[in-house]
Amino acid sequence: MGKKVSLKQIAEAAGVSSALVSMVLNGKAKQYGIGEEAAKKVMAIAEEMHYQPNLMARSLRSGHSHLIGLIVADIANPFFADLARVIEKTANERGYTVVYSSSDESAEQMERQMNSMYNQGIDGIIVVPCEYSADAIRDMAARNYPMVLLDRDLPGVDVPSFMIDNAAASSSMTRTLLEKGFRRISLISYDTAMNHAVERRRGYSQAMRDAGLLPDVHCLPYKDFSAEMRTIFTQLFIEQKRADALIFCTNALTREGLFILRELGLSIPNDTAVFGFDGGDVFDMYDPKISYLVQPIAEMGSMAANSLIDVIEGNATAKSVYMPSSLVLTPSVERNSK
Amino acid sequence: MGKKVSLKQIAEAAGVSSALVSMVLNGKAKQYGIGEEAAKKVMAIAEEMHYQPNLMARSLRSGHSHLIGLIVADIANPFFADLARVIEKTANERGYTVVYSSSDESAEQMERQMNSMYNQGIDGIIVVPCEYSADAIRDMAARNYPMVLLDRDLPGVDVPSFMIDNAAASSSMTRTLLEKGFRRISLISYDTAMNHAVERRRGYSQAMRDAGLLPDVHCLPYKDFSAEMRTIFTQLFIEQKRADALIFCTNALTREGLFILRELGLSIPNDTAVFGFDGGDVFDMYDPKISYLVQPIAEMGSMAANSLIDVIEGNATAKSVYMPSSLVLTPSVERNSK
DNA sequence: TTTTCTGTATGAATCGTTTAGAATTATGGG
DNA sequence: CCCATAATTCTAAACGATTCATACAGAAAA
Repeated sequence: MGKKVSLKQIAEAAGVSSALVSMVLNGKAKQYGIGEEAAKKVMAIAEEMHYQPNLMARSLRSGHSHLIGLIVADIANPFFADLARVIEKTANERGYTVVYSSSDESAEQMERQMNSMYNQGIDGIIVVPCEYSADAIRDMAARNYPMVLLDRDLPGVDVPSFMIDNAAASSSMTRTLLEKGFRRISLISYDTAMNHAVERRRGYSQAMRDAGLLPDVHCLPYKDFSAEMRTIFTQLFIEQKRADALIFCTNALTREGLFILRELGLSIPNDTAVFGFDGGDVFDMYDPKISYLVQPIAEMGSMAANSLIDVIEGNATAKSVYMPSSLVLTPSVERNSK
Repeated sequence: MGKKVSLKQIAEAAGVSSALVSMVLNGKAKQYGIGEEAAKKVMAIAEEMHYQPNLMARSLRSGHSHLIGLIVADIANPFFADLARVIEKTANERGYTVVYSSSDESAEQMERQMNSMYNQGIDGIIVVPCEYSADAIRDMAARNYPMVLLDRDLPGVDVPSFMIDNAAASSSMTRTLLEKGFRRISLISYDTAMNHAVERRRGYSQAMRDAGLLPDVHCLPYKDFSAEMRTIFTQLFIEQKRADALIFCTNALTREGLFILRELGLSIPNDTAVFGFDGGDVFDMYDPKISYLVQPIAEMGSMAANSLIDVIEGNATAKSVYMPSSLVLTPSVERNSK
């Protein structure tokens, strides 16, 4: 790779010191009282030689890189991809560049990635924490590394997070189904102790009990949950007619659920209503359109990015915020749509 | 942010020079003939002080960062998200970290991003070029910046690219439809001079002409093509019954097309067959499932990453490769599925 | 004793910037 | 003509890691 033009080369070409060149090119000519003439000359030569600063050297010296990191579970999940786009936009507006990475829900991988970002000189990170990652997060926080959490929180870990109130959200979804006349509502969740999942289960269970009904929660493994889901649906709808509505706790679960329901020849909403967390093309396109809870992706992303940058720049100390969520209702939760 | 532990601090703590510490921690103790005792002590202290190298300083000195950049059109598009995941995996296996960015199909933005990566000290980049970006790409290539193109190429620009043979692909899609008995096949494309789009149109037109039929190509704008597509479909299927099959040139077009066909009350494949470029959840979930052309994402991504890294490490000089594509056929292209 | 070698360890330069403080030059007043 | 003051510009020391050339023991050979 061809060598880049350095300050020193410009300095030589202009017959001045590299310090002066640095000052001029950083727009600090006034501040340092540099002569018009010299400044003009330096700028002309820099232009002509196509000078571009070496950001690594600059960061090394200045102590900040204007880079922020984003670690999500899976960048190929549309929910996170959309978040990433928003964060990138917000960060760019404030002069920062975003570097992202997918943790694949692995705490180990996440720890490596956080460390790598830290060592890379990235100014701070936005993290969607995964299971068992509390220790790693705490360690990073203990080093005073600027950090905010997104979409999920870690109870007992003192790092600000930006997310919806998951219990309230699932409770509201449940009540909506109840109001529409569904009584045998089952919740499909993951077998995880992550707080956002726990809260979603809790909100649902609470709402069911408040209505005098028994909660029915099913927890599936993270990977390869397809077979198990098929078994569950067979029980719920075919063998025992035990349910008339389903709430799915993530878009991946909803997606797989729809495939399996179709496979089993079950129709929505006649055999079962369907309500999911987070939207997606698939759900808008499905016939009938699927109802889902919408998280305020734009607000969550920009608030997380802005808060992180505020912390990095020492303007403020970030505080956790619960963002408002909303429901998109479709025929998939209408009782007598027949 | 708390200061990190530096080599010098370890050197002081161990009562040796920082040179020695560097050598030991890089596993070059043998090579430089360092005493067992000193090496042990340094390693112990480094461990104890939780030393982590400052990668920026290392890169500045060594001239390479072990970072590669990836610029795609839109990371929220599942096709690119999947590519990104594969590239990340391949790069990690070879000790590199990937930094990505979305160009939004804007040449200007892309140029800024390429420059930023170049200045960041990123060792090389994988780019999905967009319209009007040829000059910017040529400039970067002229600087000898390691670079490969992905998914699309730029005729007249001498940078290796990894992509399918788009003309052959669309020609094969067209022939498949012809064999199944469709005669009035229309192609829905973008209004762009990008080579991959041109090739897709060409392959289709060629196949039509070979069958003695007139090609019918419709080019839509990149953004907000919805209204125009509705108008076209109304003409094609309602006012004039002029078509019995559609080939969509990208997954975004297919997706929107499905929405509009449904809105217009047209059924697949009775009113029109549907064949798209690139898959997605939506298409597998649609009823009927939608046929599409599959690009070898895993091979394309890993080959691009590996080639780029080979160039960076001076092992080889990359050469363009046409990857094989395949078709997923479903009832959406079956004539008498009624 | 002097010379040569071996095994270890170090100093100093380097990558490209930034910036505090010193140095130079110019200006003008006395 | 000297000196204070201001107006410019420069020197040099960082930032943290790498690596070549060199230093300095002490042991072995002469």
